[in-house]
Amino acid sequence: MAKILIVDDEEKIRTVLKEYAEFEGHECDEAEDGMQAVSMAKSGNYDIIIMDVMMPKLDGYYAVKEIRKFSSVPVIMLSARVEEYDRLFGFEVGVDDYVTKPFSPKEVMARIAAVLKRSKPAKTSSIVSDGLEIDMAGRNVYVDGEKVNMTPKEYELLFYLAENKGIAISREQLLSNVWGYDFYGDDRTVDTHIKMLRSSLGKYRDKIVTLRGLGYKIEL
Amino acid sequence: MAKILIVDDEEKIRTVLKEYAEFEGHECDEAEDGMQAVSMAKSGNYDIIIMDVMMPKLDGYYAVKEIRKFSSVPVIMLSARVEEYDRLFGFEVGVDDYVTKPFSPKEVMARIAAVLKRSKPAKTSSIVSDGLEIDMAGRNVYVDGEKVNMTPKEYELLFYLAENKGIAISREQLLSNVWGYDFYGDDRTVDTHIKMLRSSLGKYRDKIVTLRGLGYKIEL
DNA sequence: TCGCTTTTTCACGATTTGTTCACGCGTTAG
DNA sequence: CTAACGCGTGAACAAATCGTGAAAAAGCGA
Repeated sequence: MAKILIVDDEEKIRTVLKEYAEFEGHECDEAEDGMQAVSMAKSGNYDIIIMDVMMPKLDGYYAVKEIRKFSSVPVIMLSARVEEYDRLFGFEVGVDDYVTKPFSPKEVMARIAAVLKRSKPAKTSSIVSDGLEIDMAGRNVYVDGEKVNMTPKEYELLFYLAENKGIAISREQLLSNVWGYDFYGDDRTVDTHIKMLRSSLGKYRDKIVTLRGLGYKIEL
Repeated sequence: MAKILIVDDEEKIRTVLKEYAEFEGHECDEAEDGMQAVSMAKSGNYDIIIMDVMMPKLDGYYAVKEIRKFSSVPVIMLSARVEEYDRLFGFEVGVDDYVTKPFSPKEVMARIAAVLKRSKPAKTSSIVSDGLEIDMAGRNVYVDGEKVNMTPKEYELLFYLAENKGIAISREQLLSNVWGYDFYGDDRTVDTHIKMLRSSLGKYRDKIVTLRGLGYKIEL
């Protein structure tokens, strides 16, 4: 399923996580400090890294900073204290998620699944059409070179349409793929978000085409 | 309509669900525990599986995990307790929907309908003949390179004929496949839409051939 | 908790689309 | 030859869809 690097100085924790992850069908490597983690991240092509914050030699925080210099691999942090939260996110290290100790292995597995699910569509990098630039990897959208700020749903909606550019997408498909298979909501919800998305796209609002009786598509 | 596998250790529940589902036009098989379900899912080509969580031998949760190893068939879970919710969804087992007991059979049927509708695959192909181009994925039709705008019914009608190009289609078939099995309307309705479609196709209007006493076909 | 942002719901109206139906014309069967 | 039938058509009427704004609900950080 995915190749995972588990970084923690406590062997017990590494082992538990590894067992669970392998049961889920993932392939796992282990590292016991930040230095090891950085060098392994360089060579091994990991889909995700799970890292403890407090470790000897190089702590998780600086390890991620190092790793970020050459890779954008998703990282999930393990932290003993809630206070770490601020440090991690306040410094914008680029962590995808974090779990506080003590944690249940199940919880960590759920985070892994979630992160993998999220990072899957991010593989298609960037699309440019006229003055409209959609940078999925960096989660940026530019209209005539100027960055546009959008809400999360707007990004997701736009990215999904962009991944399927030129293809007719029904509201059902949108709800199921952008909102999630367990979303049971109003069809108008899609319309409303399309409205906002169009408004964000300004002069390129017509790139999003309404297919009456069906749904929408984006023409790029 | 669809082939359904119903899995529950209580015969009473199986019977009720089966009756309702068959009334809806579905074909049903039954299994009374997780082991049976897994092996039946392997051989039988089910469109959807409805499964209880609590069962002897192999519970619904692990049964789905097993089934997921070889199939992505949609699964709807039945559960006695709301607390199961977290377990199912938090762990990302790959369940499509979830109903808590006690449930009304109608509710389950509604979920089935919703899941089936979602998993319906999108049309993909594209057909070109002379100067007539039919792009089903993008919902486009071009006459000599120029895009033609049509109404939803026109697209659907044309696409259905195109998928069956060269084959005679009766009005009954058209009504039941383009309009829906539950449409009880006038035969002239088809004629009217054929008229509009021909008008949209301009010089290629004769690609749609009337088969007197039978119906229509498209020649591409 | 409060206040702000984002998401979702919902009802309304403008507009597009779908359906019915009667009539005319050509074809076919008797 | 002619009556019945099948089809095309236009126009009236009925229904559905979409965009929108406003308000409720949910989420989220301080």
